[in-house]
Amino acid sequence: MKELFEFMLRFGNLNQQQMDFISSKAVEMQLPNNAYFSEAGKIARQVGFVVEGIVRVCYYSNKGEEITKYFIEENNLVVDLESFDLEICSSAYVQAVTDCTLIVFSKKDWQELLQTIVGFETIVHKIISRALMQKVERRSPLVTEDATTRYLKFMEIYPTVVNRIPLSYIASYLGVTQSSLSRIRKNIR
Amino acid sequence: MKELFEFMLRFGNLNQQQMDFISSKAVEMQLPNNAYFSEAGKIARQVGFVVEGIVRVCYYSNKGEEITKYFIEENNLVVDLESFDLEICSSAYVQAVTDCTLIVFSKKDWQELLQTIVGFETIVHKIISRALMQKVERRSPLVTEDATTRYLKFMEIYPTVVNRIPLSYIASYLGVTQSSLSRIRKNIR
DNA sequence: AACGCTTTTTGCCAAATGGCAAATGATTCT
DNA sequence: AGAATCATTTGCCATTTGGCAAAAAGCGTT
Repeated sequence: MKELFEFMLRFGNLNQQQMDFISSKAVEMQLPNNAYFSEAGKIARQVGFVVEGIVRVCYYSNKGEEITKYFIEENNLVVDLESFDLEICSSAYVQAVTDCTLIVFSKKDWQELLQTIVGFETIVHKIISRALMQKVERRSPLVTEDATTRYLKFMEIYPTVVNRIPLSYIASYLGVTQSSLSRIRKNIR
Repeated sequence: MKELFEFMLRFGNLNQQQMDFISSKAVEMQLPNNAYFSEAGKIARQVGFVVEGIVRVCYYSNKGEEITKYFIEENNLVVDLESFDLEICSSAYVQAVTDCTLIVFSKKDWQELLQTIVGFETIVHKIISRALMQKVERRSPLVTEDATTRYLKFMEIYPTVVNRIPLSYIASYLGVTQSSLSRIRKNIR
């Protein structure tokens, strides 16, 4: 829990009573490697916080290729926003790519927190906006570059991720085949 | 102004008095083709709403290539969020790519609106989250695909933009050279 | 150590895209 | 209309990347 509050307090203030209330709704959860946190075709009903491990959001193209939209590292919220907010079916999978420890809140509890704790909505919005901006900032530089540059930038953008997950996931994030990425890695060192 | 309120009311409620207050702070502004709304190296101090025209956000790579991060069409807010919120220098240019009509608010007025109008903060956050999600959704499918598919997807994603702006801007968004995009266009029809 | 399974690397060739420069087309200004 | 400027198209060739299949390496289990 400590990590969660350290994280939240960077975006606004919470007193002890408020934190206790949040704690009372929080559930710690182990998500083993490859397990899904939420799935395409279902409606997201949980908000999570990654305490330990890495999660990715991915989907499948019409050619059956697996495409990784982005990774979520330690100390970030994980929630399929569109599905969660609008209660529509998701088109993406949220999957653990290492063994993970999460703190999760049910939708009902989360909404209660939002309504009860003054300023919590603002904190959450700041967190979400920042995360979304970060996703845009991480994606945009990749489209224009060739595969090698994309990989180099990936290493800068996700330094804590590169060496903890299989090459195939990185390839599916960068839009490069595994083979090409393997060759690129070889050429770099 | 009508368009602005139609837009805002899709995200929450505002009574007449509140709308009048918003109107009192709004300034209509013409932004001719190619003019900048905000610039790299400066701090964004305005929030805009695109009434008519198309705006893009772009920056320059270390090789001097111009890279378009995204386009903003009619009936959307335009604001360099990171710079505006955190008061740090922006790294991007926000530029008109057609003649534009905007409604703008100064930072001071905007903050006054946020503090005074109950529920306005929530509306604004919803608008911004939606816009950011849209940017992510529009970008992700592009990385993985070949250039032709990217262009086809671009036409789906930005149907109202394709035929109103120069090919070079689209190329710089898709990460393709002008020449290649020109050939792609030829092959499609 | 040996086996099965998954991930990564490699080779070969084809296809896609970039770089550069010139040609063509469009637009604006005089 | 003609000149100047800018945007788009095209040709030619080099480079990058993909597709496919096989080999090698890594890992956990017995």
